[in-house]
Amino acid sequence: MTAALQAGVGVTDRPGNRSRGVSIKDVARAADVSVATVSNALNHPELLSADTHARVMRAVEKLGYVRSESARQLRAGQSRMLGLLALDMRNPFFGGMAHGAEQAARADGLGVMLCDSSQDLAAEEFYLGLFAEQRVRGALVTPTDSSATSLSVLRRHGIPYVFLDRVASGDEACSVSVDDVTGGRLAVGHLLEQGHRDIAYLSGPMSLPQCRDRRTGALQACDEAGVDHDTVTVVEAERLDVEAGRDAGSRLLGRSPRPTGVFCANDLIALGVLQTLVAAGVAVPDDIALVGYDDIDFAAAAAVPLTSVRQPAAQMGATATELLVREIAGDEQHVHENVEFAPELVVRRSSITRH
Amino acid sequence: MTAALQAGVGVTDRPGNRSRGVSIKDVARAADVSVATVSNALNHPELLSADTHARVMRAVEKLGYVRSESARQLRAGQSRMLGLLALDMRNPFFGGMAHGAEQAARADGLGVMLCDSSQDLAAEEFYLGLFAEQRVRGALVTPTDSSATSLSVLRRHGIPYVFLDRVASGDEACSVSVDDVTGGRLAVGHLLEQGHRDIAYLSGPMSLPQCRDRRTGALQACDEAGVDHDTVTVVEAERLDVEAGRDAGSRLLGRSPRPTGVFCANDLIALGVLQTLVAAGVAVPDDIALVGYDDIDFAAAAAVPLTSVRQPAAQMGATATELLVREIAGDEQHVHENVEFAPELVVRRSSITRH
DNA sequence: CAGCGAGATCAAAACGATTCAAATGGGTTA
DNA sequence: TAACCCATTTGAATCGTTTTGATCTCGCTG
Repeated sequence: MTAALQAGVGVTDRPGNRSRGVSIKDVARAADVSVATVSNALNHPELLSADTHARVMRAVEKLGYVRSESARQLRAGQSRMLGLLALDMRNPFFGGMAHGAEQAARADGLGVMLCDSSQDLAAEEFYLGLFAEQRVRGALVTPTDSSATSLSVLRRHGIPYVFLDRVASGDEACSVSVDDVTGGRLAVGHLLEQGHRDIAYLSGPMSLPQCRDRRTGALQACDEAGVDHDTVTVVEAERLDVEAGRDAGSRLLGRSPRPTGVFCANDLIALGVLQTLVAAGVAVPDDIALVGYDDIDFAAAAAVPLTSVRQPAAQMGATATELLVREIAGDEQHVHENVEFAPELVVRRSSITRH
Repeated sequence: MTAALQAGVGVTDRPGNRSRGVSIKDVARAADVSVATVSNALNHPELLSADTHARVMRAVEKLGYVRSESARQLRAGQSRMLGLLALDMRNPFFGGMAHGAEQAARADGLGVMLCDSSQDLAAEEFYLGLFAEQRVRGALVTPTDSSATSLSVLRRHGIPYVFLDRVASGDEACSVSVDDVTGGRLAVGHLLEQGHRDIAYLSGPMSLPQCRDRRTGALQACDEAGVDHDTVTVVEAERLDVEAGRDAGSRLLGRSPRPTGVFCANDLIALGVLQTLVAAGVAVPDDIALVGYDDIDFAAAAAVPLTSVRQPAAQMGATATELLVREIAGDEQHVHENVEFAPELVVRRSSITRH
């Protein structure tokens, strides 16, 4: 097990060189009381006489004292931070989740440490190690790999965690997710309703359960409509971003017969595909109908407004945080809970066929 | 209260799990050495015999020991974290900056604490306070208010900071910015070149220097083209997001005479405006030409591909981090530096008038 | 006046790591 | 044999806070 943070930056070879800030001792001296009294003034004001309290606060103010979280943490054995590990912060969907989580955490006086694994296992392990070193109070995690062995670091340290945008297997943890199977079914069901029979699913990495579930839903929809599974083209993009979408789009154009109804694993992929199609002179929705996933703000503003499956990103982040906080503060018999939101199809022009 | 919190954690805990994690003492006991030796094994392996080192590492592995960053920090007097405070993480531009900063920091063995002030002063102060409590090694800040008095918390604690996407006034700090005046000039200059004479600037909050500078540049361009200042319509959106853009767009439509060339303070606003215009049946670029700012990924994928002023987001984040690291590790006579990137106009269909 | 409880304050002991000076032990040299 | 050296290892101090019991000072009751 390597330390998450290696020595890198000019480590102080000469301790005592750098000025340590104002400490509780300085405040105590200035207010002419003991350090215990200063601590009480800040944490249990009701124990002090109004006079002493005021005197201490004046000294705090005057010296600009800010308590050291590390010392407080060391004593308390835990921090006031949550860790949030997302797949890709540049995806507005995760940005929205992070935002919701941050708001909810702040309401409980907790900070959030935001990290971006970039769907990279090494980065994921780095950050989970960081969470452990920091002894974060809890973690919100969207794991990269389905096995999620990297979470053992958290378990060993008794750090509770909640899965974000991922269903917990068994009763390992709480989780907040969206029913991706239904989401996929809605998307492809809609394409089928529009009369399309040559369906493609443009997936992200199949190692992600989200991508697998959306495929499952897509195939289910085909079953229900009596369309043969095997006619469904599946293209797997390497990552879930716009660039990978552009790539996947050109691969799609090479296929024959060319699908007429395309369901993309998320909006970034869909927007990338859209760019490729537009550049290639393929008309959307007339030649190819397109459905995305997440309904990020930009879907509605796309070249052709994008039909998408909406997930309540901010609400998911907030709910996950609430579950986590409840687990942290909760009594012994905490039972893991899986909150599942329903996806919602938002139809826009990219999928509406005119006849 | 704290005791209750500690008790709540361990549903999945095996018996024998203590509420506090494995400490260096446990490792020392398991490896039959002193704590000092364990510490050395981890931080100065060259001091130990190969045999002892191996024995200690085996114990570390077996117990799943992860050192407590708070204890280490307390002793060291500073942490291995940088703080990054951005205006809005849901804006892909800031996402890109954060990503660049994170990469650069990780290369130096530093972690980054990402925070989102949501352009809210209270949130900004909360997070800066958090940075101080955490004794972060340094901070990357895009302040909400122009006065930036909230930064005094950092100054008092000798925490170095670098301005991100904001020029430092005087020699207060290093900064990484883009020449927004030039950016504004490029944008509006381009609109004027296309023959537009009724120009509008769709700004975000004027409290943001970015918004003010872009306006300055816009007016400069008018001067140079001999167009009167006063004919420029200025609409101020409350926030810099898509929704605010939609609002601003409908306000714009009410104006008469209606401007034909519109420069938006950022791409989110522009995309919002674009949605409103399209919905209202106003043709872009024929009725109204549109220019955005930031050149986020989605600009190219917009309903009408969006002309935009590109800023190198990731590079800005990385550069800022490098400046900060240099200041942290640097010698006494550190001189603050302002790295200014040049904006670049990327012309797409939204601004090209056909005649 | 002795006794007592309440209110206010404090001294000292943690917490978990790092570091420095000192101790240990084995080998070499004078 | 004594003196010294080098490589290892360690005890103890330290960082800034919170918390726990102890102390001290009142004012009140019996």
